[in-house]
Amino acid sequence: MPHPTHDALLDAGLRLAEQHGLSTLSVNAVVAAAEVAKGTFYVHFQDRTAFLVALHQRFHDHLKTVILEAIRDLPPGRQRLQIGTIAYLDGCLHELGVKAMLFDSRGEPAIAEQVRRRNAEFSAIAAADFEAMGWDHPTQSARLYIVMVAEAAIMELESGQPDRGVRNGVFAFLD
Amino acid sequence: MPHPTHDALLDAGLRLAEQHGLSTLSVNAVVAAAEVAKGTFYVHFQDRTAFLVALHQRFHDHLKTVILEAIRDLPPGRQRLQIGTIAYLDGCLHELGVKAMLFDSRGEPAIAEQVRRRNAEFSAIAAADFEAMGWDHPTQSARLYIVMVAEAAIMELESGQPDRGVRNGVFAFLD
DNA sequence: TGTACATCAGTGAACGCGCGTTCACTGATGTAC
DNA sequence: TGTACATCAGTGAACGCGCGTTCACTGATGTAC
Repeated sequence: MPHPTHDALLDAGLRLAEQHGLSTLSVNAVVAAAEVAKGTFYVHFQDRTAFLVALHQRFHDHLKTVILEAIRDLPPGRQRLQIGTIAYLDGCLHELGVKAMLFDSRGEPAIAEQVRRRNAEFSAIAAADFEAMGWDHPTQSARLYIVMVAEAAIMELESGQPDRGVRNGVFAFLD
Repeated sequence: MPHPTHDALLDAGLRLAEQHGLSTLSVNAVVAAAEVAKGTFYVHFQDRTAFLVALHQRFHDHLKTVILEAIRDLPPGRQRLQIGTIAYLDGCLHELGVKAMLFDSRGEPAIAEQVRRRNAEFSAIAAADFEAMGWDHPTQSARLYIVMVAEAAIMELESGQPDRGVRNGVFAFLD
């Protein structure tokens, strides 16, 4: 069950991550931004690590939903991969804290494992597409492709809108 | 001019980064590992940030040398790109702290800018190759390719030796 | 050769600081009778 | 309707801790005379 203060803390965390990255995301900063007392943080989260994990979870769950929605009913293959990629990139343009979640997160031991699992999930989906496309090393290619698309998301962030050069740059690797 | 204690501190830093990542790379840990007094650290480095930058610089300079050596006299194109890639992956297998430098480093504000520049350097080289190969978006493709190869380096670290599946997985994107 | 001084890497105790975390307490809301 | 009690999100001062950094000092080495 969602709780307003719980969500307010996550919202504040995401806003701060968007602006300053994960490394400055202290409990102090979060409670200040959410305008609650420090103790309130621990009413809703066991510790800082649990908060970071929840933040990442929320981010990932949303993207995953968007992608699965987009590729629903499509058979594995190049088209599904491209549509999933577009959904992912569009989704990133509409989310806060993308850079923090995709990059800074790797250096945070607290959520490094979560990130590994997230990438594995997306890789597993993409692997089916590479397999259907007849590639020789679908597992490896999928994992490499996923990080490429994550980088593409970062590149698009710089202008804040879909970037034809970036997207065609990604798809060129599939030909 | 190299100084033994200066190098000992960097060596210790690299060893620690290899084992535990950048986030636990405190001045305390470094001086303990190098078996010098805490004050000695500040004889050789202005502050922790300067140390991290020096660590990254050393890592990058070595890899860059190896790559430039390997592709010397080759004209831009697919072959040069592949040979440079192999040199990079082989180089990573022989360096310490690869994972720390390629991944954790993004979350460390201190060296994030340095990482940006390193990737830009490698991207510029690779862009000439994509250009020569006649790709439509050489700049974007190069940047995407660079992060893909960095991920491939991490994948190879898991087994500690060249991985045919990984390397062919990378090259498959060039066909 | 011996003495005085300069240099400078190295030392480690001490410092202030911000962090994550705790906990006794408050106060609003709901429930029992 | 009024009173007593339970619940629980919220509070914020206080805590210990490890961090990065400082600085007066040491001691070995080199130089001058």
